[in-house]
Amino acid sequence: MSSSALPYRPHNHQACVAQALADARTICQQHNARLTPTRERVLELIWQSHKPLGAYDVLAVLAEDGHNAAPPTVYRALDFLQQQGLVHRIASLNAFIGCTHAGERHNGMFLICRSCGNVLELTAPGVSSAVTRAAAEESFQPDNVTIEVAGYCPRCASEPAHDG
Amino acid sequence: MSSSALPYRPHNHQACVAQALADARTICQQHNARLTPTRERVLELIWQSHKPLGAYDVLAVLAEDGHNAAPPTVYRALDFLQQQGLVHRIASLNAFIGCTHAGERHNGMFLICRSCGNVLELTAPGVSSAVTRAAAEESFQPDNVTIEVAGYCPRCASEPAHDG
DNA sequence: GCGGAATTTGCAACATTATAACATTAGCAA
DNA sequence: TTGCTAATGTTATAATGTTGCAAATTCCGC
Ligand SMILES: [Zn+2]
Ligand SMILES: [Zn+2]
Ligand SMILES: [Zn+2]
Ligand SMILES: [Zn+2]
Repeated sequence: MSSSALPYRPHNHQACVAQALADARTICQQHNARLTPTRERVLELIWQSHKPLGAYDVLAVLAEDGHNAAPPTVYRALDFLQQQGLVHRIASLNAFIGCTHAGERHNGMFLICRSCGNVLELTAPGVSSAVTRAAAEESFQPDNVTIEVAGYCPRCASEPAHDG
Repeated sequence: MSSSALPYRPHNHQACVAQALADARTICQQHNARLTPTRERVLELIWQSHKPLGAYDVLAVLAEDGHNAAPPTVYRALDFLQQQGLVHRIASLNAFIGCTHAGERHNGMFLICRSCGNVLELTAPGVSSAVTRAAAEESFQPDNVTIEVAGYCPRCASEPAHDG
């Protein structure tokens, strides 16, 4: 790959956010689901960067907004966004990140940089099929696959601690 | 695969435990690491079944033992056991399970049954290499790979809710 | 065995993440 | 309007994990 993926280089991140929100509106409309102001705001916050955000981080920003929110507000919004396929939960971090393949059927694989904290979501058909095959050998019926790879992104592998 | 893996059928589980403890003793000796009574007891508890056990579950049993333990006791023992490669943490469940490949260099892949809760650890070279390849395409240097597959085990796929 | 260093454990407090239960409000349609 | 459903507010609590320091144990050279 000659040009590195978005999280690994400077880019117009406002465009990422705008695109994500636009996609979300479309998708929710298609699903007859209501993208309420709280839900939309939470999605926007999750998209603040390519680093996953904890539920309580979201909560803190909502508080700054003047929104008098409690944990259930955030968790409910996040549950909704997950159901709509708009965000993913990163189990190894207890944190959430915007889905970069919203609307597409995909199995996310996440590359998590230990140094800068950025996360890249990949669609990896080769991995998915290998997992499916391995499960099938045990007669196991996969339902949901979690693949999270911790390591070092190209930027940090050469020189540590960027903000991306 | 004609005969199903251990967690999916009745077996002499005491033999699993005994083997795991024997392996642990050998491995710790090789590493010059001290398998103290607390650590050994925690390992034994983790091996009580092929279902992952939460740290506080372990704590509760220690309390029944009469061992006046606090959370750090358990977490320290678990950290130690993880470092020795004797247990794995299942991120999607916040729980721990005995490693069935202790001593071997391996990348665990976990098949987690949503119905009976049993977990099968596989070594899946095809999956590992596919993950490595996908990461390499993004110039990402993997360090630690988490692969957890939730779904239904062969027993539960046919008829639900065994105890295994 | 003895004494000092290093490892391990005990213990108390605390931090973080997530959920339960129930009241209230907003959206929508008959 | 009225009545239903989905969404949110509110309070409390559960579940999971960590920090910091003191005491005890173990190891190792003497
Ligand atoms: Zn995605
Ligand atoms: Zn990085
Ligand atoms: Zn293992
Ligand atoms: Zn099962």
